[in-house]
Amino acid sequence: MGVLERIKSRICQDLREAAQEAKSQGKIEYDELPSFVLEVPREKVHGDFATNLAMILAKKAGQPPRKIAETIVQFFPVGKNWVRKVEVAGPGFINFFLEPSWLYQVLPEVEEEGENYGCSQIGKGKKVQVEFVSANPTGLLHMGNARGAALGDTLANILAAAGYDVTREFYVNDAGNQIEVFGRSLEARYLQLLGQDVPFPEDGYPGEDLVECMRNLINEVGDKYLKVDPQLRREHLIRYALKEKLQQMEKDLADFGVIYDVWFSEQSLHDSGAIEEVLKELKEKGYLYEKDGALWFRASLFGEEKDEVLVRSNGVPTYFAADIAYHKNKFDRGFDQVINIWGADHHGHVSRLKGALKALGYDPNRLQIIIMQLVRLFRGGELVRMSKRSGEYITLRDLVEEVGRDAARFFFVMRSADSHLDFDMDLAKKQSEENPVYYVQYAHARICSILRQVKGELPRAGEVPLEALQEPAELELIRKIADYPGEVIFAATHLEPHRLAHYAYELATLFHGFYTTCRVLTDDPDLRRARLVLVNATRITLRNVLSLLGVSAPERM
RNA sequence: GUCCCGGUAGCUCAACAGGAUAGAGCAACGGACUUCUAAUCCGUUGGUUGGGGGUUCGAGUCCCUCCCGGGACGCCA
Repeated sequence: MGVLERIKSRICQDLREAAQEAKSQGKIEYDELPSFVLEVPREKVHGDFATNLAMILAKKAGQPPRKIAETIVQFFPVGKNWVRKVEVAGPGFINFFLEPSWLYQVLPEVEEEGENYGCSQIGKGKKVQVEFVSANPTGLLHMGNARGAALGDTLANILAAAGYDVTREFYVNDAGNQIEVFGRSLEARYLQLLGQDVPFPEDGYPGEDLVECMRNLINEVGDKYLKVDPQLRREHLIRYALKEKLQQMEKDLADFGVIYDVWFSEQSLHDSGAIEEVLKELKEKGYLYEKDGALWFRASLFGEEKDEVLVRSNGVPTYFAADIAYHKNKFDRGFDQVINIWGADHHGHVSRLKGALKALGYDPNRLQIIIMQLVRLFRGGELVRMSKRSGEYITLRDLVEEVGRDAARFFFVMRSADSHLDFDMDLAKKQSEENPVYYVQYAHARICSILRQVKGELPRAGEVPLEALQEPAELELIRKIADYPGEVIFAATHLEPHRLAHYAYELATLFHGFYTTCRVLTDDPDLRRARLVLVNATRITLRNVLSLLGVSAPERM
């Protein structure tokens, strides 16, 4: 936890005590102190922190907000915790002004913590699982998957930095109807490649990647499966293709900077009896019934519009049934919190899955689902329609090759998950000069360039008179660096990775401004040393935030 | 038809669970390189936060209603 966070929590505590004291002296009345915010005001003239406490209390206390604020201020200890001045302003805000010198303790802290600067323990080691992408292995990874990958991986990084014990997981949909279709598609390609005139299934997966896959198989084993029983043949083809496609996905994701801890097979839930087990449990609790030969879950008991089929009349469990078993399995594995990143086309499943977990006796709040809006791809100013049906779309691999991993990841993470994302390929490619990711990286490269020139001369923060830093550009930069640990905590608790992309940009902006007005390698020895400490702290912070975003921090550009 | 997510500057997006004068980037226009990297900086232009009601000290944010865009409503996943 950073300096700023510590000061902030102490001021909060003093505020609570001041209010309590005012209450016990009969100056204001309330039962429970309501929750209030101590925030950094947008306007600098409003101080370093401001609280709405008095305005929140106004209703209960039956006094005008400003009057309450005045009262609380009387009991607030000025002179402690760097608080220099407290004032009442506007409709009843209490503004806090800090001794400017508080800033100087930030730099030694950054230097000391190094790559851990920004990390905290608010997660208290709680086990969290982030499940993301989980794309069907029947095709290639598309732009939506890429967005999910960038978001999920960054979120996992952020949670780990905030002190959670994070597991990244990919749920492999290797069971169900689609696998049947997959098998028939593969079979048709296989036979076609061997010269047979067989039709391609109407509902099959037409992608060229399946042809490629079967070509590889033929190179290995030839027409070995030509005369095999079709059922058995499809099983072989599926096994081969699944393995190849998963390896490809794993590699493509790794090239995008995403490494999973667990690849979890849906089929394993069928094989292990986990689905049967969960069905049995729901049945015992009386939440299942039979109708039209199928087995239904009483989702309507849990706020759903209608009930849901768990086992089809042909005896095969639905995807939903597997998903219930899967999430039970997650909790059984000891995760305190489970986070799923789903595309908007799955939002309808959220409440019914939570309902099923409730039926099983789990607290549904332990499952958080981030619904990510879909990505629209533009090329040449035209919307590119993407679908597996047409077999024509931009893959994650194409994306990394065309625009690069850094730019792609930064772009995806810049936007909040619930906003639609227009991705202009042409812009992303040719934009190398205006691209925000280069702007941030350039700040880092500039710092490294300075440090290269003073090789060995980089002083320790503790040995330098940091008070030499007095320029507004210097103080604002330090202030921004001080914000970093709080930003990580905020992004982690709100599950909002995009905030860190914005933070990175703002930090780079302040650095570039500083660079323009303040020369680091100046003749004044004290100032020079102090500025070296400052740019080094900036470098560390930039590198740390970029690392959370999965973006490289180049030393030269 | 029901439900979910959006609608903020010409464009792409922010706005820290209701806070003080709604902010950035791009685009447009005008400036700054014999000086640590100009992939940079400075300045100007740009808004009835989709419309209309309501809640309160205070609304882009919450409630109601309508309009527009996207998505979901299957014994598919």
